[in-house]
Amino acid sequence: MAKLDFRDELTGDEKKAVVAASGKVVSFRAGEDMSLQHSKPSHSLLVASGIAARYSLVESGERQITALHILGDFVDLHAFLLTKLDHGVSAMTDVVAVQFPHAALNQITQQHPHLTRMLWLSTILDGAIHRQWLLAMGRMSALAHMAHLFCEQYTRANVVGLVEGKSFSFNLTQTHLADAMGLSPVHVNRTLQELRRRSLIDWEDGIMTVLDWNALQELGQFDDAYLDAVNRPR
Amino acid sequence: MAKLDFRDELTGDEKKAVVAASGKVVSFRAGEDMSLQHSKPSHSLLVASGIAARYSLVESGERQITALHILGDFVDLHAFLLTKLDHGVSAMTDVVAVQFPHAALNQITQQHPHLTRMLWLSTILDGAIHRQWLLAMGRMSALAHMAHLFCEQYTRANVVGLVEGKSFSFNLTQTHLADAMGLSPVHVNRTLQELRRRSLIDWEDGIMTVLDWNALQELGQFDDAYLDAVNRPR
DNA sequence: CGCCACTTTGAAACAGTTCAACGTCAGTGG
DNA sequence: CCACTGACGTTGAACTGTTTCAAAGTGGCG
Repeated sequence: MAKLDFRDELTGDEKKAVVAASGKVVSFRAGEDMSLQHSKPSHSLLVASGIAARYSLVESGERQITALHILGDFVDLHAFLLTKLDHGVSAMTDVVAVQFPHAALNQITQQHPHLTRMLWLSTILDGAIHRQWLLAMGRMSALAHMAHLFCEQYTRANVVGLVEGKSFSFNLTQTHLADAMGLSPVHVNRTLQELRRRSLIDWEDGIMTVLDWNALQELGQFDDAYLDAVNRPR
Repeated sequence: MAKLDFRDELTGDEKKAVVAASGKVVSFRAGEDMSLQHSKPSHSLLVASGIAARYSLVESGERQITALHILGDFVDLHAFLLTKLDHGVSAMTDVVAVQFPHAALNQITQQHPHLTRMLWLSTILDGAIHRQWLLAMGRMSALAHMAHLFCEQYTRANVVGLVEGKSFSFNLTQTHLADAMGLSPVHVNRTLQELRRRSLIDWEDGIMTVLDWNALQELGQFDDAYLDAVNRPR
């Protein structure tokens, strides 16, 4: 709720509508599928804890992760208007999520224009993140790409209060990271070593620590403007 | 209007609201910027003819195109809810576009829930296309990526009736294509030659002709489901 | 203890880049 | 009417970032 409230305050009525629209709380084990590609889920999932990923597969069996989601993110809000989900959703870590039945979301769009815009905004921000990933994959070296990704994850974790000191929980495997960046696990390993060698980050036991934010930001050409973390009327 | 109407029919009232929301018609020369990154436009642009691209720049000056837009596409509808545009918009060819003032779009969200959902859907489809591009960039060879891109462009052109026979207007330079695919112009040239050598496509004078759709689709692992070209209540 | 998932390492191979040159064609101006 | 220019496409050769393959190291857990 704090997250939804973040970019423009919701009225009491709107908050009640959100709570009323929420359904069951569901848990997933690390590695478990949360939604299947080409399915038509009857609800969308809001992450309450853990890390979830959207992914697609290629014929050879390789996987591309197209988004990572943490506390407060709707993983597949867009499924509400789509005929079929265009990607799978998988739990990277153990995940707890809240279901929002599509009928209830539809109800919100009928009755709460401002709240609807805020939900719409959340899918628009997903799009902005996709574009940043495209830029990083297409025109950045593996090293810069990784720096950018870590800056993004740090910033997003920070928005929802998941950063403590300079650290946040980032409990993925290097193979997951490879799938997110479109690289091989081997090269991810070597790139990671380079970031560690330069003392930009530390990543142990699922805890990512940013040792030198300025250097990391510069290396990854990271500008947080696209995350639009600004509170204003919308 | 036909495009907006395509995935779920609009009522007469809704169509009137769209027409009422439209503003000036504006023209751009090939190469001209239509919107600047980091600006806050007061209106969004709907393409009426030509090809527009969203792009971002990297420090070295290289460009990544993150989306291509043709007739019926909103290029930057999302700008309506964002504080700043996270990308630039450039005219690839001569472009004619219609402005939709953000105040008018806001008005639509207040009064027309169903129409709002249809506009929301159009930004969601942009997201689905972004994800497909991520998959292609991350996990496909240049050849498969290019095949995929051409399948997508063909299908989207077809939806808005821009395909004649097996051909559609695709008046970009190879350098534009390189910017869209995250490759060097030289490699785009060679990849293109390979597609021509295999007689999958022909591309001359800005006209793209798909000579062997099945082979192209298979090579690019293209499945049009993500474009969600289905008419149903939403 | 042994297994399994994950990380790390080395060496060879490769897809795609870079650089530099040349070709082609349309537009422009003398 | 021709020479000049500039944008775009094509080619060749050397180079490099990343992949692939294979093996070994590490650590948690039943």
